[in-house]
Amino acid sequence: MPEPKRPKGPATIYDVASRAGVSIASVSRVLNGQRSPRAATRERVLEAVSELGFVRDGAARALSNGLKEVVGVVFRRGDETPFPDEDESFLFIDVIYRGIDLAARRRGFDVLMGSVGFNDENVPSRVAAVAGKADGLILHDRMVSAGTITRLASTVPVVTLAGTPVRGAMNVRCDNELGIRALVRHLVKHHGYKTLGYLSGRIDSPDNHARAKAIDSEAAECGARVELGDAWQGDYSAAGGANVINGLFGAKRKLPRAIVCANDQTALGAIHALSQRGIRVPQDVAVTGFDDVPVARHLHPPLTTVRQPMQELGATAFEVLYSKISTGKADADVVLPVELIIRESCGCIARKDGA
Amino acid sequence: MPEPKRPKGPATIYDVASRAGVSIASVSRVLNGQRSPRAATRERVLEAVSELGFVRDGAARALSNGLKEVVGVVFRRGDETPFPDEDESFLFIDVIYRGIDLAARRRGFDVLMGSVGFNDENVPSRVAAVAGKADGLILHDRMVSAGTITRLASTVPVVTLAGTPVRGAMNVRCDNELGIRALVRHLVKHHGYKTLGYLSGRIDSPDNHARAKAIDSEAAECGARVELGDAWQGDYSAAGGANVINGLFGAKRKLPRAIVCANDQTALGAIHALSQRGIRVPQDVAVTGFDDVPVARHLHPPLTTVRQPMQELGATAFEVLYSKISTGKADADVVLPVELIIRESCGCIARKDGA
DNA sequence: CTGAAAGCGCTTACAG
DNA sequence: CTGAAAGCGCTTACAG
Repeated sequence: MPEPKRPKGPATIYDVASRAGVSIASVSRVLNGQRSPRAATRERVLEAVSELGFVRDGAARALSNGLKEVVGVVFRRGDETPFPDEDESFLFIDVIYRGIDLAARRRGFDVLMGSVGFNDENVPSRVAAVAGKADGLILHDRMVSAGTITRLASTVPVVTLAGTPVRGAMNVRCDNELGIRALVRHLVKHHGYKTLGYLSGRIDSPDNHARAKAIDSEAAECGARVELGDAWQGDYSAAGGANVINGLFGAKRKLPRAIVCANDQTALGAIHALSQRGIRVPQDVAVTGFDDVPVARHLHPPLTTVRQPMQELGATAFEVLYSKISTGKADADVVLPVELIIRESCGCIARKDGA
Repeated sequence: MPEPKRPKGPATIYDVASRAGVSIASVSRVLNGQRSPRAATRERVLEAVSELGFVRDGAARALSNGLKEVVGVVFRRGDETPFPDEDESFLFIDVIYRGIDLAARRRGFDVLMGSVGFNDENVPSRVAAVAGKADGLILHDRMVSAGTITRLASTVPVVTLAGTPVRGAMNVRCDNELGIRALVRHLVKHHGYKTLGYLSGRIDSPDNHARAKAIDSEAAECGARVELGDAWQGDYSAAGGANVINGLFGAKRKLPRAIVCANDQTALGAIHALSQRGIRVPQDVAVTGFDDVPVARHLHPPLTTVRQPMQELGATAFEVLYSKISTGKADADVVLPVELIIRESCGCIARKDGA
């Protein structure tokens, strides 16, 4: 057995130290590039590290120096994708992840995903578990109560996304109000539509609330009527959008001239349901979305919507968090601009160039 | 100042213990549901936990019990999206993430994303950093050398994805060979195409190698000729696919009747470049993809491709890893079935139902 | 059922 | 420049 005595688990810093004939302190310094150790020491340590395939344990490092270099992110996300085309819905989330990931990478942080299902119970404890493994937390919308967020925020810095600022936590969001106002102006002023419907998102969503409020207010200013309320209650999903349309038909309600949907997924479902009833979009009823997910331009008709800078949203959330973690200071509420994307579902005729 | 003496950082288990008037051991037991503590003890601890907003530190737990409940995942992913429609390319990765995430959630694990850019240097050290923060590692394709993988695998269990098994590590992949063979048979036997081209992926990719080999072999058996080689070298990106087509035109090479692309992105670029030259797809040249990304069915023409069960790939990777982590045993090479998806880019006429 | 104490693998003042 | 030692916040035998 030529094998030198084999330690049970993976190599530790002690193994490296003894192999290199130095103290663990020196190994640590070499690995951290601290206090320029002597070249000979350095070499021996590096050699031992490589021979042993040594990898520093992150938990031990984190416990010792109080920094995990991990940012936790918790989103809701469904387990399945029941509606045609909806397999792309989560793209929304994934683009945000991508933004967080890219920003985190620049700072040497990794991203810990702790998603929860829509029907998961015990969300607060899931969130707490993620918080315990991270230096900071990014939380989507209203995943847990404001009280829970405030309490969590006393343990780790917390950034909420696309929500409304909560005491103790920071917030990053898109400018729902300006986006909806521009959209409504386009529908009413440009197209002359006098009646609008707001097919809403989840009732507990601050984004949804902000959008509903903005449409109401802007429509009033433009002189259009807007319908909303229970019969118009969706849930951000395509199925939810289709349900509302079908319910409206069931109740024999007259449809407004244009339907402003809380997000693109909802619009997708609404358009689908309308088509099945023989209603033409946009000739009979115009439909608009919010988000500008990639599939939006591929719909029939191509969707007029409001583009949110999702990747930037994620990146900004990380930067705010990082600033808080490293300096203790950060903005409490950051608002990102949105952009009105006019395609054809509003009634416009797009030029067909290329794609 | 009615404020009871405020500890500096977040509350620790000691704070909870002293507030509840018990030992830290009891607090730990209550929190872990061990050895059924007395109801009174339990209550006092829980009350203190809630009053203090206590969250257990994950690093300390991990260090103490040797389990982080974190699975690390490292992918390559670009920083930008230069080609039209390519913003969806990363969907491929994100669906895998989703599969990993869902499977991990079931086991109480979280997912640590440690993506690296295509031009990042020091990938091995990034990977090692992630490995140090996780109980196991999922690595995409050939991110680091086989030697590095083997070395890493002596520290934490490693699963490679969509690759080729490496000594010491486990592997999960899709059945490239069967997929390509079915596709080639369809093109040659059903459509009667006699000449094929293989527009390849990254040259260092085992998936790419497997696909090239399969097309070569199946074409020979079916009696078709296949072109490949330097002039056909792509890189899995749409831009790469377009470049090859443009290069072929530049060299005044006669195009084969059908072009089998290494993946959907490549096909997207190829179709785009062909259209710009006035070549009709599929009337003049048929084009096929591999992956079946969501946008594939929205292309003009809708893309005939091979669907890989990406989400299942991710979920399986996690399960294999979990099995290794918890039982010490796991399959070394798992192969998942694929499915030929026939649309129109191969020359078939699809029925237009619904979408 | 409960507490005192060891130990997980690092980092970092503190001496030398 | 380097080493001995304390300490990060938990979990878990080990006694009682």
